[in-house]
Amino acid sequence: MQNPPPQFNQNHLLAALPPAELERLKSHLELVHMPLGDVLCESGGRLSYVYFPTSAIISLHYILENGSSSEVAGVGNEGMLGISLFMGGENTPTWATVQTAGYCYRLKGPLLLQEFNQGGPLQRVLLRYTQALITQISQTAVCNRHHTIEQQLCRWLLLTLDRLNSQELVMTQELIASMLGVRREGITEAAGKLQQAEIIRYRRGHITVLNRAGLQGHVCECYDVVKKEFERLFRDVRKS
Amino acid sequence: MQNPPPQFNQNHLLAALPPAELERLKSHLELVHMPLGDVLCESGGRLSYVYFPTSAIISLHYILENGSSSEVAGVGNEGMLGISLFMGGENTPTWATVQTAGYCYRLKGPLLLQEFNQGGPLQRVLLRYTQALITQISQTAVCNRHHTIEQQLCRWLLLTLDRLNSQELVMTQELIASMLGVRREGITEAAGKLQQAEIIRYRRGHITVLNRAGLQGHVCECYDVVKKEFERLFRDVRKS
DNA sequence: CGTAGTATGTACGCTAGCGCACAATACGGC
DNA sequence: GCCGTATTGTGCGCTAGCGTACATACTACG
Repeated sequence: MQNPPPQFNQNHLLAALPPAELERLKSHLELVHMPLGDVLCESGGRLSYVYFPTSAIISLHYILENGSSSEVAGVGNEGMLGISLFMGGENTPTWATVQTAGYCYRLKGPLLLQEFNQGGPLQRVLLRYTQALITQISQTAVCNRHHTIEQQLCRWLLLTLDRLNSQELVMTQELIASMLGVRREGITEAAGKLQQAEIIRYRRGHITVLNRAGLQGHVCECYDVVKKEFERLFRDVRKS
Repeated sequence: MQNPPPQFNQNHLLAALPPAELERLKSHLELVHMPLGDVLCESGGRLSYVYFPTSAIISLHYILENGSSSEVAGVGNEGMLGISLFMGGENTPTWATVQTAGYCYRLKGPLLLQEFNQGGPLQRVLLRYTQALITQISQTAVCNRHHTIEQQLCRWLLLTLDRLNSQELVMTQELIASMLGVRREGITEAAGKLQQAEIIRYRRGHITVLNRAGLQGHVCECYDVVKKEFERLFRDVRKS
């Protein structure tokens, strides 16, 4: 049922470390499976570990007083959960829940902090990632303001697709709606259009992308901005 | 016309540094006046300096392909402009323009980077600020999705007010609209309501806040979240 | 193989905010 | 003191998305 066991380098941040650095960390990196819906961190809660996803996807989101919610960013194999541990605040008002079940490597918080404070390549990688995350959150803010549900759905699907090896996401419309902070019916409608255009097919919690280029034709610019910024920052990190 | 000359400690980040550290930087900190509308950084552009506002306010915003725009965060005397210089990306897709004329201290980019890489108190302060900025951007994203123009206007006014000494903002409705990413008429309407409630008064580009508590009665929770997070992060930084 | 429960489809009235057009006002410069 | 321009006020019709309600259909599990 599960895919083959994950490798360290399936996480882009770990993969970006110099071999010697990674080698040093390996004995502390613990592989864990994260079930769908698991809450890793509530608003203001403290993380004991930082997580480097390989196949799992974690959603960073807010829950408002009136109960409505919105994702501000996702974290997959391109990133990590737990930046507040080295940024100094120890926690954030954000929730973190598992949006797609899968594996992560985790590292004890104090250990990460110690490594970060050495100021070596790990610090450089983590700070770059943090900047990329800021771009992602910013773009979410703008997208929320200016783009249609259909465009946002395409953005979200593409970003999620990029974090998976497969073309199929296990994901109900209800869940997508709560990520985007819109009504479930809004997703039904937008997804219906995409299905009619034979871009996706779905059945009860399984969405299959038939035509990735089609999604890119319906998406807003926000997807590209985020994508290119991640590429730029990690192209550079290898150089430096 | 201008207020008395700014002190270093009018910027909260500079004020949070240990005296010895600040003393060392002082000779490199250059006081500059920033006129309204000045563009400090375009999307992808590189900053030569980082800026620590004392009385100026800088807006971080995006401009979309279709010309519409949105602020993702503001930077006043509580913060700094130019985090990408030490985060490692050197630039961002964000624009930075002067939203309220006033003074900043600026520091040459390479010099800041050198200081940052010492790993001392300056690094700690800047990383904390970056985390607070992430919270601000995230909250903007959520607020854009879920709250009314009136609520957002109140949030924006309160945040701006906190960065000024005065109760009067020099600011057209057109400009506020482009910050929030809404129509100018939307601001006219929301501001009209606040004026009727005698919470604000305005005349051609000058908004005077008559009743701050009134604003707090109309604002959404987002203001408090951002405010408290800044307080928390800087309470801690003094301790550590 | 049947059924309970979850997931999706659809419909309808409602509201916030948009886009546009144009009127009315106030300020700054001469 | 007057005029031109920038700013604000107002009034449409329009659309996207909301809230609600309920119908349908899948699939997992007994």
